[in-house]
Amino acid sequence: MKIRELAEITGLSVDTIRFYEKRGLLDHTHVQRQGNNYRDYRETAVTRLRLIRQGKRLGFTLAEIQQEITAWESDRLSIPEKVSLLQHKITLIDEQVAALQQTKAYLQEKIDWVSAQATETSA
Amino acid sequence: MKIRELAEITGLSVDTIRFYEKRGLLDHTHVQRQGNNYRDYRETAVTRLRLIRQGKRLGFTLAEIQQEITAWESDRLSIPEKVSLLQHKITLIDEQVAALQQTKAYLQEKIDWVSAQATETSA
DNA sequence: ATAGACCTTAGACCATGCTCCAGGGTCAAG
DNA sequence: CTTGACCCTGGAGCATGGTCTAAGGTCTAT
Repeated sequence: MKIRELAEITGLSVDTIRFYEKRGLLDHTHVQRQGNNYRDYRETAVTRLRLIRQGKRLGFTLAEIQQEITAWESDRLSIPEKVSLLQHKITLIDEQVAALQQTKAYLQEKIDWVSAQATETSA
Repeated sequence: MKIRELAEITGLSVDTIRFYEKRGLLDHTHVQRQGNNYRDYRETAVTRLRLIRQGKRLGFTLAEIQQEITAWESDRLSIPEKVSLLQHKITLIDEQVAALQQTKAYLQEKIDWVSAQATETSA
């Protein structure tokens, strides 16, 4: 598929996709060149871009994401190492969820407090 | 308290605190000036900085955080409006938690998959 | 064969959020 | 009365992550 289609599928801009490629986040396994020099994306590009988005959601920078992917694909990792790496990511998620829940509790308290004010005022 | 102490309490850098003040995220209700022109922070500054950090965690920009705070303190909001505003933030949190859980599920699946490979290899 | 939509590149430009620096003042200890 | 640790200001500089532009090539339909 061409770049515009990929952009539409992923919700990223055409510029962003090219930018990611410049940064080495997409390579020949995701893009080939057609005879006219147009980029031709495989399905793997969609997967990769989704992965990048998930990484960003976890708060990683593009550099960090790239590093993680490189490590992952390097074949220098044993299966237990890979599992441990993934488990660490899960831990990160759990921490973030916990932090969000804390903020949620804080907001809930604030709602209660504001609502209580309403009752006072009307009394 | 002086700026260094506030920095230590909040975990922010001295520069960052001054930067937030420049941006209008701290005002006279949080900082006063001593005779020597040193900033003198009240406890409210700690609260405010924590609020800013929570806002950032939810993905708001400093500009957005400032806008929210301004609106909140403007007295232009009725109590039901305030409650609704807070509830909206809770919704945002729930969405983010859901997204994180999805990523977690994805990682869990990947762990299972990688582990299965281990069994195959040894078989 | 011309319009309009798409593609290419290199590189400039931008917003955000700090971070650092120069040049200078304050303060407490010895 | 100097030293060292802290404080001030204004503004420059920086990393990140895009976003946009110029100048040009390609493709499709009419």
